[in-house]
Amino acid sequence: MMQESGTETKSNSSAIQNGSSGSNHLLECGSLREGRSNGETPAGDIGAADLAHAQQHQQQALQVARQLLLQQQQVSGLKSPKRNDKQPALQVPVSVAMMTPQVITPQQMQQILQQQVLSPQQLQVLLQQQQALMLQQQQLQEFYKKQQEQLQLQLIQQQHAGKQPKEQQQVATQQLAFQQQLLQMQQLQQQHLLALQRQGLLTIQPGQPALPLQPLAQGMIPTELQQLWKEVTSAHSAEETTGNNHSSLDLTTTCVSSSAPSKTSLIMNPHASTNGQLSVHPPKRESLSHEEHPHSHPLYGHGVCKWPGCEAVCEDFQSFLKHLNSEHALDDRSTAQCRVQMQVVQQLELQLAKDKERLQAMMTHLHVKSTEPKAAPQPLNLVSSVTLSKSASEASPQSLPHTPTTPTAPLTPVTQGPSVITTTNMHTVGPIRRRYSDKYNVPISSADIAQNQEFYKNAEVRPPFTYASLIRQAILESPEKQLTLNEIYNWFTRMFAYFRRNAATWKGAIRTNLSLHKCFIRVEDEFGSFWTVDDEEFKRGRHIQRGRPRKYCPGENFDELVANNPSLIKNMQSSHAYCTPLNAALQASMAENSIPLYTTASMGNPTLGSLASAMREELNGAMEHTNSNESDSSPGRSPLQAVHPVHVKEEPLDPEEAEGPLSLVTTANHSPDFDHDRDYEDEPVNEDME
DNA sequence: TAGGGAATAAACAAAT
DNA sequence: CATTTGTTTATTCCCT
Repeated sequence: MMQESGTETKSNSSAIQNGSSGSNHLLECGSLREGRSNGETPAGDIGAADLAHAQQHQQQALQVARQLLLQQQQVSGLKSPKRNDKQPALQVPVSVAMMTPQVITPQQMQQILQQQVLSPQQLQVLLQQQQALMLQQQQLQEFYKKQQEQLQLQLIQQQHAGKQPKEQQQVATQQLAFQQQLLQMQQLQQQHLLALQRQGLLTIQPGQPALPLQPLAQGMIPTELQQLWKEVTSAHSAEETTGNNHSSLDLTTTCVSSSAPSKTSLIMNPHASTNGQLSVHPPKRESLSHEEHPHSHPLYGHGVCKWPGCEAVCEDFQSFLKHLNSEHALDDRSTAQCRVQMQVVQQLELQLAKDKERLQAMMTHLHVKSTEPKAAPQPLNLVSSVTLSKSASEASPQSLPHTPTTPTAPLTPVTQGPSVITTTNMHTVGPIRRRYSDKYNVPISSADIAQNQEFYKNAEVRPPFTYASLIRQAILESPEKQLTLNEIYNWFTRMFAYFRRNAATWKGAIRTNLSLHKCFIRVEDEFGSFWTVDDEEFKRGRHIQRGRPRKYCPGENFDELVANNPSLIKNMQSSHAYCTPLNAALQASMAENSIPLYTTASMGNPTLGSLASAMREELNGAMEHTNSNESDSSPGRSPLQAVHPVHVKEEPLDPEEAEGPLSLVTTANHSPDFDHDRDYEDEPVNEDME
C-alpha cells in the first residue's frame, strides 16, 4: 500500500498541467457517491485513487515551487532567454478578484436585490450557485477529512515500516509528501471553514479543536526556500498587476470584490501587514473593516492567530505581533506553509474559474431565454412561483421556516456539466402549487422542468408543485411506474433540497396525498406494497370522497373479484411478463449509455401506456361488476394473489364517478434491483427537528 | 367575503 | 415495542 502510493507519486509527477484535477476530483467524488447503489459509506471508497489525486496536488505544489524558482532566476537575470515565451500558467500571485467567496452572504444578496442588479432569472442562478457551492464545500470538507485520516494512518505505517536502510530514502520522501499533503488538506479545510465562518454560514464552536499542523519540510533546500519566500512576499504586489478580467458580469464583480480582502488575508505575508489598498469597495461588513483598524491584521482575529493551522490565542494585538514574529518567522515551516497556501489558492482559483464559467453560461442561457417571451416576464415557472407565492420568503435558506439548526449535510452532490441532467423526456410535472394570475401561469415546458430540476436539487427552494404532482412525477419516472412509499420519499429528498429537512411534515403530506387522491393506487405484492398512478384520474384531479369507506379492509375477499374475472389475472400476468423484459432492456441500455436515471426512467412508453389502459379497462369492468351493490366489497385474497395480491382503492359510486374508468392497477415485477430510489435508502436522510 | 384547493397537523390503526 | 405505512378529519392559508 505504501509502495503503491510512492509509485503513484512518481507516475503523476508529469501531470502538472492538469491543474483542474483537484476540483474535478471533488466533484467526481460527489458523483460517485450519488451513483452508489448500496449504502456504503463514502469513506470506504476513498482509497488509492483519491490518494493519487491528493498527491497530484502535492506534485503541483512542487511544480509551482520549481516554476517560482525559475521565475526568480529570470528576474535576477541569471537565466532569462525568452521571458515572453514563458507562459505563467502556474503563476502563483493570485488576482484579487479570483478569490471569490464561496457563497454569497445574505447581506450581499440583499444588496443585490436592492440594487435591482439582477433579474429573477439571475437570482435563481445565484441561489443555485450558492447552494451548489455550499454543497461543494461540505463535500470538500468531508473528503479532506477522510483523506487526512487515511494519511495519518499511512504515516503511522510508514514509521513502522521504514526500518530497512534501502527504503529509507524513499520513505523519507514519501513522508515529506504525506506531510505536505496533510498540511495542504488541513489548510484547505481551514480555509473553507474560515470562508464559511466569515460569511456567517457556519459558527464554529469554541470547543472545536483546531487542526494541528504537522511539522514538515525537513528535506527542503534552504536556498530554494529563501527564493520561494521572496516570491511569496512579493506576491500581493503582483496581484495588482495581474488583475482578473474575467468578470464581465456585474454580479460576479460585486460578489467577488466585496469580500476579497478577507480571502486575501489567507495568503498574506506576515510582514506585509498593510493591505488597505486591497479593499476595492468600502467594506460593508464588520469583518471587512479591519483593514482600516489600527490594531487589525489579516492574520489576527477574535483573539486568535489566523495563520493557517495555528489558532494560537493572543490576548491582544501586541502579543499577536510577538507571536507572529516568533512563531511564524521566515523559516522552513512557514515557507512551506505559504507554498501550500499558494497551492490551495490555486486550486480554489481553478475551481472558481470553472464555476464562474458555468455561471456565465447559465446566465447567458437564461438571459437569452428570458428575453424571448415578452408577455411572460418570468418564463421559468420556478421564478414565478418564487416571486409570487409565499415561497419567496423561503427562497433563501436563511428565511426558511424551520431552520433552527445548521444546514443539513448535502445528500445530493453537485452535478457537473451543463447538459448531464437536461432531459427532453421529462414528464410534465403538473399543476403548480398555487394558483397565480393567468399571465404568470404560462405553460411549463419540459426544458424548464429539466432546468428547474437541477435548481431544486441544490437550492432549498420549495418546489411550486403540489404534492400530488410531485408524487405522480416520482412514480412516472420510476422504471416500472411504481414506487414504494419509501422510494417516493427518497425521490423527494434526492430531487429537492427543500425536502431534506422537515421530513415529518412532508412525509406526512405525501401519505395524506397518496390516500386522498384517487389517482394514486396502492398495490401489493410479495415484497410489500407500492404505489402507482392513474394518469387519467390525475388529470381529473379528484379526491377520494370523504366520509366513505374507500379502502380495502384486510381480510375482505378479493377472491371473488378474481374468480369472476379470470381475464384480469390473465392480463396481469401477461403484462407482468411483458413489462419485465422491457424494463430490463431499458435498464441495460441505461447502464450502457450511463444515462442519468431519470432521463430514461422518465421516458414515456407508449406500449406500456396502452397496456395500462387495457388493464384499466379490464379492471374497471371487474370492479364495477363486484361493486354493484355499494358494499365494501374490497379486494381480498386469491390463490394467485399469494404471489401477486392486488389491493385497490374502492371507487365511490357516484353517478359522476361511474362514467370514468377505474384506477389502473398493475402488478409488475417489483424487484428491488430496479429500484434506483433504494440507492438512497441508506443515505442518512436528515430528519431534523420537530 | 365565500368557496375551493392545497398544505398541515394530528389521531388512529394496521403492518412490519 | 418502536417504527413505518396508511387513513381520516380538522384546520389554516391562499387564490379566485
